Amino acid sequence: MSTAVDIAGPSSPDQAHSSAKIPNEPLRPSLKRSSHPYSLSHYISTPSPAVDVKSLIQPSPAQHRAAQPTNAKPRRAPSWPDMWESPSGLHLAHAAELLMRAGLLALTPATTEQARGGSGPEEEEEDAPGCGTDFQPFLGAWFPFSPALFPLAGFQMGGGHWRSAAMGTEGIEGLVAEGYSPGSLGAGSGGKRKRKRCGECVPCRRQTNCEQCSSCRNRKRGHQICKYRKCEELKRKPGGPGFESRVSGFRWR
DNA sequence: AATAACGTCAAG
DNA sequence: CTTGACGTTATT
Repeated sequence: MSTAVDIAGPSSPDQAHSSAKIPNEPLRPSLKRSSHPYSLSHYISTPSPAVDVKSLIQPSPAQHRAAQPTNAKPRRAPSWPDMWESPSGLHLAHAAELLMRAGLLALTPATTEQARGGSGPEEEEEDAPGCGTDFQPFLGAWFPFSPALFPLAGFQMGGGHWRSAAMGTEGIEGLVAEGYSPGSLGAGSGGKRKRKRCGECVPCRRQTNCEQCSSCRNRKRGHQICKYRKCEELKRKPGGPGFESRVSGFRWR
């Protein structure tokens, strides 16, 4: 299943350092013959009917347990004292747990088949035509990762460095490996430092350039990463406005 | 040095 | 507001 392939977490050696340098794999042939009818905005605006969002917002007691204790917080960089707590009151670990649930749902064959309208049993979906290919599961039908759902879930990716327990204990180590030294965080002196991709959001986890978006097509002049790979965190203004305005001011570009 | 990509700004 | 171009920074 393609979703498993593309969002296989940092456990995959390939992706462990993918944020440092994401391999620019050659475009899959089927991508090139793309003729998909949907634009990027389609995937963004299309709500996800396959997942009961309410169940994500109101998780079972078991999930509460999983996310509860403060001492369950993974270690993190000392420079972010309050990022781990969502302003909405939803524990970030809890939120991460919800996301993992969503991911599991996405990986369920039955759910997938259903959401895709039973377009066929082929395992080909990874090579399904179109720019959306391996991303559609996230923004489209069967993965509730549409940006529109973040406000619904009270989820804030601000700080962006949410981590799931399923990602292992190397949370902060991962960040360090990704270059999150205090200096590169821009917290200290300059403040004009480049921010780095979080490496954990769905776009960051995407390994392939779509080669079809304007950023891909215009890479030489545009100097921009593929739109589908643009880190959720970097889409935000650094130290920008609060959650509400973040949500309403969401830019997908 | 080459390459990738973030930040910013101007044009549409 | 969105998009593209360019300067700049970071990494290899």
